[in-house]
Amino acid sequence: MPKKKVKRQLIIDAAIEVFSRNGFQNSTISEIAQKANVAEGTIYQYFKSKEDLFFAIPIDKTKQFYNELELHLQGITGAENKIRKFVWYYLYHLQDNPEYARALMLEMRVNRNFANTKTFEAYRPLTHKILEIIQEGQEEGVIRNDTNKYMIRHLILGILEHIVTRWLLKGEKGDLLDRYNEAVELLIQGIRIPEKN
Amino acid sequence: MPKKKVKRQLIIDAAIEVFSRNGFQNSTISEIAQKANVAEGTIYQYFKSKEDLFFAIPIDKTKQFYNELELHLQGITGAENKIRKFVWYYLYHLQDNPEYARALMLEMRVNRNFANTKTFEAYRPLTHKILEIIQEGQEEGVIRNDTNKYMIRHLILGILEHIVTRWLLKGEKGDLLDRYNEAVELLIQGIRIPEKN
Amino acid sequence: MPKKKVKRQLIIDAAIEVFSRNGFQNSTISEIAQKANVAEGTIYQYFKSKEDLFFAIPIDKTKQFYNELELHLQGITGAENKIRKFVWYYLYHLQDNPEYARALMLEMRVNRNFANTKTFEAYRPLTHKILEIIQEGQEEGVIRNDTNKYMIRHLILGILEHIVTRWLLKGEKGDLLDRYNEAVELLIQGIRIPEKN
Amino acid sequence: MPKKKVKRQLIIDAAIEVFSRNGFQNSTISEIAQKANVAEGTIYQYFKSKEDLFFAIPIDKTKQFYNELELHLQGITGAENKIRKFVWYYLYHLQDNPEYARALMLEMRVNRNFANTKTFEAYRPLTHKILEIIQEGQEEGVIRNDTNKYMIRHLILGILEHIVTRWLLKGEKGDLLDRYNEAVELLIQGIRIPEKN
DNA sequence: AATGAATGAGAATTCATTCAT
DNA sequence: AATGAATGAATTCTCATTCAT
Repeated sequence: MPKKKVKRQLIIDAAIEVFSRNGFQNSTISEIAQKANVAEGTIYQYFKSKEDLFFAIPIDKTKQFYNELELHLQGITGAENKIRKFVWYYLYHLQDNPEYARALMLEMRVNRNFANTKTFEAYRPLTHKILEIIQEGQEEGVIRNDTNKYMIRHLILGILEHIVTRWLLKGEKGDLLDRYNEAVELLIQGIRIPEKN
Repeated sequence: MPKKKVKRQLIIDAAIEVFSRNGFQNSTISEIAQKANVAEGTIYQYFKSKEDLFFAIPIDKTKQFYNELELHLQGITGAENKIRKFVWYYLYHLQDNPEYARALMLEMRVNRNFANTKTFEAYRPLTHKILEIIQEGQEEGVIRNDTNKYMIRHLILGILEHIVTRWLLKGEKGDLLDRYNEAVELLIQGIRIPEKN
Repeated sequence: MPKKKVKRQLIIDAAIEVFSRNGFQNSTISEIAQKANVAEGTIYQYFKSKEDLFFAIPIDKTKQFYNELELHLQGITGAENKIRKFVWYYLYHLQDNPEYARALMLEMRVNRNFANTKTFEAYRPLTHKILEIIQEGQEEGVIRNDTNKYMIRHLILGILEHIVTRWLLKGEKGDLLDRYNEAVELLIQGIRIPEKN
Repeated sequence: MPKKKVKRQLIIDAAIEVFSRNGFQNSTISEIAQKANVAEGTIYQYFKSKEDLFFAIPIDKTKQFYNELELHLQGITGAENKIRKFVWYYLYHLQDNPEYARALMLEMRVNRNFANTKTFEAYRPLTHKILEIIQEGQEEGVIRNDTNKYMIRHLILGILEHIVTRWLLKGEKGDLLDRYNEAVELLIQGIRIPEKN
């Protein structure tokens, strides 16, 4: 890895830690620089501003998230199964990366400029993937066709974000994956085409 | 209304407007004071600090929300119908108070200290009400009994918060209530006990 | 005692307590008002400003100090004995009124406007008294005549103020009067006309 | 001198001037910054707080005072002569640094936190030195042995502080050293072992 | 590229004082 | 005379950003 890449990464790693602990506003460039073992000025060689650095954080993480999700979805057939896997992996990954989770849930998601950032773009494939699966399910005839796929996505992301946010605000107590079974059954039943009798 | 009450309310109203436009951190006491037509110092006669003022906002609003919700629920029987009403009223109320909605969704809900505030307590009756309805439904035999009532609440609040948050971030375009039908059907199917065949 | 007098005194008493605990700058009118059980505005009926109140404090106390000293000096003959009494009473009185002592030593004495205040005037008879005694001693032929009486007063007040100030800054531990014997012997020997041999 | 050292000294010099003119509470960081030709923020690069800056003042000055005093004492024998020199140098130095004198006498000496500061420690060698001389005198048999050495120090510092304080409050009129002869004679006679007859 | 000293705008909060009641 | 709500000037300290080295 070239040196430049390394230092950039060093800064990002420090930034994740600091931002996720204190939130965007309460974090200082100075603390990030210390954690990264670089001078404050150096940070400005790699990022235009504090906000720029902030939004740079989740890009890599999100790409990685997406790539690993793709792997996990390999070989799974059926939209329902894919959704089950998605839900599981979503919880698993955020539990595994609580600092990233905090940055994503408590800061990014709620930031007025989020939609204009590269992070948002990095996020797109992920949300798009869900839509794909939903559509696939609708075509397969296993997911309700009378409901807009975006609404179905609201349902899925909504419960997941809600669960994770509560978990974070309560201090990350307990195992996120414990919620997996119940959550996924509710979801699946909600979006599945009811069996006729 | 006594004068003291009036001035306090003046400040809160200004605070809602300012905080919801700029977020907590980017709002200044000075701007709020101007909007409220009081001196900066006056704000500190009524509130201990900027944060104190911030968290004072939802207390009244939440009580009002709760009281009106209770009215709307009068005369409705059956847990499903009550949930329909709750969902409808939730969307209706926030659409009607978009500034408050922004403060609540983008600032309060995600604030690390929120859970320790009086606001959070004012919020309780509301979230408790949902639990009650869910439980009622479970006892009636119309809501799934194999699922923890808290998880069911995650599902309901999750989708609502997600819908509202997206709506806010996209500039409040369109009618929130347009989403009502689809959202509520998804929810209801998800949590209802499947009919036997 | 007329009511007006009473309320004025109430305020002064509260002021002594508060000023002596926190110093002038760190005391607030609000706290004094609370302690005195009057409204803040009321204080301004009796005193022009915070500083005015501050300087009003020691006037009465100082007059009382002086009057009692006069009593104690009654019937004592000889300048040396009077000085002994003065020293003793100085330490005794300040130890007995530590809050007044603190206001006097740590605030008033060092205040740039002190000399222009009525307090200073109230203080004059006291410092004048010492001069009188010194002069008496010089005329009696028991106190050095080759030294300016003001310098002798510097010596007397200097050691007393130094002892009291240290005592105050160290938290008023121990008995001030324990220092009496040694202090007075040093002083007396210093200012007495050496016996010829 | 390294640049960093220079700027720090610039700030301290400005602080001495401003603090000594207005007192601690009535001085502003802004004015000090202006006087020092630095930005306000720069002051906080060198000092943690206004109080920190305030207490930093006497450290250097005190060390300098102590070092020069040591030089002046070189070659002098006999406790009495040393005390004469000490008294002379004390008056000489403060007359030469009237702004520092004002900060020291009217602000520091009377500050409730003074005893907890590093400044106070810097002060120690000086006050210790006096004790040493006194003890030496007691051992030599020229200073009263029946009196606690701390009390003798009270006498010496007391008269000096009193003289200087009065001088300062009266606008530094006249020559401090004019008081030297009388003061030192009083002191010496006070603490000397009376000659037997 | 890297540094870190210097900057200075910016904001929350305090509190003596006023004045309408 | 008494009140206490309202005022708003005043001040410390923070911190993102710049730039000379």
